[in-house]
Amino acid sequence: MTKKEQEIVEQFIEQKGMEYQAEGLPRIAGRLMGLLLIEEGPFAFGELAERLQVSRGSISTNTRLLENLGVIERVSKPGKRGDFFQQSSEPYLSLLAGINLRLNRALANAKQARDGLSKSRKKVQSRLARLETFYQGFIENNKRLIQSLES
Amino acid sequence: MTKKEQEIVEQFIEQKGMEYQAEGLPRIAGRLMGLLLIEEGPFAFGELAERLQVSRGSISTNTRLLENLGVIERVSKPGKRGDFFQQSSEPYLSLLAGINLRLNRALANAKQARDGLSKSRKKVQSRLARLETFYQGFIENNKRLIQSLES
DNA sequence: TATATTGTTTAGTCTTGACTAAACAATATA
DNA sequence: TATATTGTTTAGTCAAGACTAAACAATATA
Repeated sequence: MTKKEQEIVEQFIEQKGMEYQAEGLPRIAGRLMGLLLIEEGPFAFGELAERLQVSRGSISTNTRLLENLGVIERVSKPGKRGDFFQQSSEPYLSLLAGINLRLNRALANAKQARDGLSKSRKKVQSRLARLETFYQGFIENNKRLIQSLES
Repeated sequence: MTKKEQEIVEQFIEQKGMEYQAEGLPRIAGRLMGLLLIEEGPFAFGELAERLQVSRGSISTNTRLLENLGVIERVSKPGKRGDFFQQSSEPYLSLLAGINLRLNRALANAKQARDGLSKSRKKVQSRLARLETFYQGFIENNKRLIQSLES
């Protein structure tokens, strides 16, 4: 790997770290995703810690987090003792499913509120209805994207 | 407003607070959005502080934040001195525009990385290409949603 | 069995940023 | 002009959680 390529890889990893942080996730989780994206895997547990210069505890916590999100998976290698990690086969499907889960919760909250409030509050009723329309549209779009990624 | 309705309103406001917090935004910002959604506005600056039981400093900071996001707007009332706030007319368009801004940045990062890395890294090249496809699909969906909300 | 390796958990530190109270600046009103 | 009102800014507190080091448990290997 050329020096220039190394720089690009490092930069990408850090960018992913910042992207994740902006989404309210740990920076290390983003770095992990970046690394698993941009370099040939799978990576051994210890490799990850050394490569990203973070503690093994952080690797343990954040690999678990990403596993739960469904975007990475823990695999084994014949003859090897430790765990290895790689991007899951369909990380974006899991991501979209997670987003839709949260959207559906928010949608349910809006519905519940609209339901419980007097129909005579025209302004509020219509605002809540518009909020629901927004959520529904977003959810539908995600479903469509899921379908197109599946094919 | 009945007691039951009051409860629903309070619950909705708190739910919005938690939703915003999950997105990495201040809880108070979410509470503000919830309040402006579910009760007739516009609200005076001081009213907001009292109603949500938070300091005026927090109102100042978070109304500015939400104004910058384009989801609320500051308005005046004839004969009144202070500022008033209400949901902007098209909060979801602003929201979607903001999301697409971030997605486009992430997309650009992925492209830049793929560009700079050797074409011979087949695995990595294709992973980055898939990432780009995902971002592009998401962005297109949002644009479509924007259009449908505009009409 | 003893030792090494590996991942998780725990205890504690440190940073970030949400939040408040109070000072402040600007403007309105008396 | 003096006083009151209003929103912003500043200084400081506090809490959440990201992160680490080390203890630990489990398993493999010698």
